[in-house]
Amino acid sequence: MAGPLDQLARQAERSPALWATVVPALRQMIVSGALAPGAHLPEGELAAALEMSRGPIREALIELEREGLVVLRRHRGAQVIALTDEDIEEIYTLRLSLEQLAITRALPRLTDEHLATMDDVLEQMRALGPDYEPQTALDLDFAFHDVLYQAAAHSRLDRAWQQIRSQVAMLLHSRHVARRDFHEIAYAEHKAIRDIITSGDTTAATEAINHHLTGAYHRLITARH
Amino acid sequence: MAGPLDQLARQAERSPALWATVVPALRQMIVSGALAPGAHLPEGELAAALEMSRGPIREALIELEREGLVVLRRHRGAQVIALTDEDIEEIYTLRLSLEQLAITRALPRLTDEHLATMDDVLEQMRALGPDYEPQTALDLDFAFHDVLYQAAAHSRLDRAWQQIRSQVAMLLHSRHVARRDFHEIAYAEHKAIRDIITSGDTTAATEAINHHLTGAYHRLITARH
DNA sequence: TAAATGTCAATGGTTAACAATCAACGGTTT
DNA sequence: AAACCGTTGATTGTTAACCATTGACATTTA
Repeated sequence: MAGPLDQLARQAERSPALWATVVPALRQMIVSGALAPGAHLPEGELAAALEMSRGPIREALIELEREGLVVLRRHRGAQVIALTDEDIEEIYTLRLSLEQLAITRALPRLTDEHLATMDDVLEQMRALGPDYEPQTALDLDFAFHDVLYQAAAHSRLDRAWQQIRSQVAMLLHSRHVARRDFHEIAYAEHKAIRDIITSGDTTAATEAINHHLTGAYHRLITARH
Repeated sequence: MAGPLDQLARQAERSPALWATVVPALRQMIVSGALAPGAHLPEGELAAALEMSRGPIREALIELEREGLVVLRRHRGAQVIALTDEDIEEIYTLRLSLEQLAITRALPRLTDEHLATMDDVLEQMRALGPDYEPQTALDLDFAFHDVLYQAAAHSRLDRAWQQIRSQVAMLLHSRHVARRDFHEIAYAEHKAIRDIITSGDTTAATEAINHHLTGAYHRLITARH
């Protein structure tokens, strides 16, 4: 099925716009800490470094601002955000709200394919040892939660999630650099949610998400102090 | 307090960027139906009409896309969205989720100033006759609900709300063109919420919001068929 | 006649140059 | 010494021209 012609057909466009290639690159540098909180990102410097004009850089920065990873100040240049405890509280209270809507909508819509994906991710979580890469932790964590948003089939909810997802990535990355415990807790935490999904109990599911994200929030805050 | 010097100090910038002046103008034309759903908005045409280059037009369209009022297609030009029943269902389920978070957070944070604003808006709703302008209906409706988001003091929640707020405006505008009943129901609906706010009962408040937005959703759907 | 291929007008994407903004800093004045 | 003012470097915002994409339509081929 996935022959070379299929791949060509799936390619939405011949070559992506330059800004669309810049966004993931900058996002990853910010999330991973390669571009540190507070780092200054003048358009001209980025343009020179990435060997393109300022136009596509400018559009990429607008997108990163939308994702909450940079702040733009008129005539002052972009700056990587530094997330405070208050920011974390905002991110997690909004995340809880969105994820409760996601799981409520996902429960009657999850397909065998969705569940298979979740189980596969759970398997990878279980197999993780203590020397995991921080990036792996957030990749697996998102792979699990993203399924709920996909199954919810709600484009505006997904967009709202995408708007804080990069900030969550940034938080999880730095947390797992500071303290590696994903291998100890990730499987059990997410398996519990998976089991409740099987039960189809909406109330239990929203409570499980509440418990899970509240725990995650507290681990984030604790890791910073 | 609000002398001319205060106003100068509050002015964030000498003159706003061109894209920042274009956004409200286009938004209003879309919301009011002056630019109809499906209308085609090539950058070049807008630039000529507004007497500026394509750069600021482009940035304005990116912002309107973020607000869900236009879709951008590569090399095909922007197009005003046409909202389906499915879109309305998405908008209102997400709105309910956001507004429940807003009112939960607002309850312990509402100041006398917030409450005075709400009461003033309620007074204007009560005074409305059957020949109200559709724009007035959505202005008052938003003036009321926006207070909750302000009192919630949650920048990411506010941003998520701003992302669907323009679409709600579009829906409310066309609904009140089609059927003028705001003067009959707006005061009672919102007064009920206001009274529960006074009580400080969070459970009652989220239930009231649920009831209010579910009713609003059904009136929207009914007005279309 | 249907499928494949080529053309093209409409449109966005990118570029480099120029204009406008703004906060920091140094000099001047009180 | 503190306040005020002008300058300036760093940076974004805007412009017009040029390059690339794309889907509809016309033409060619089997």
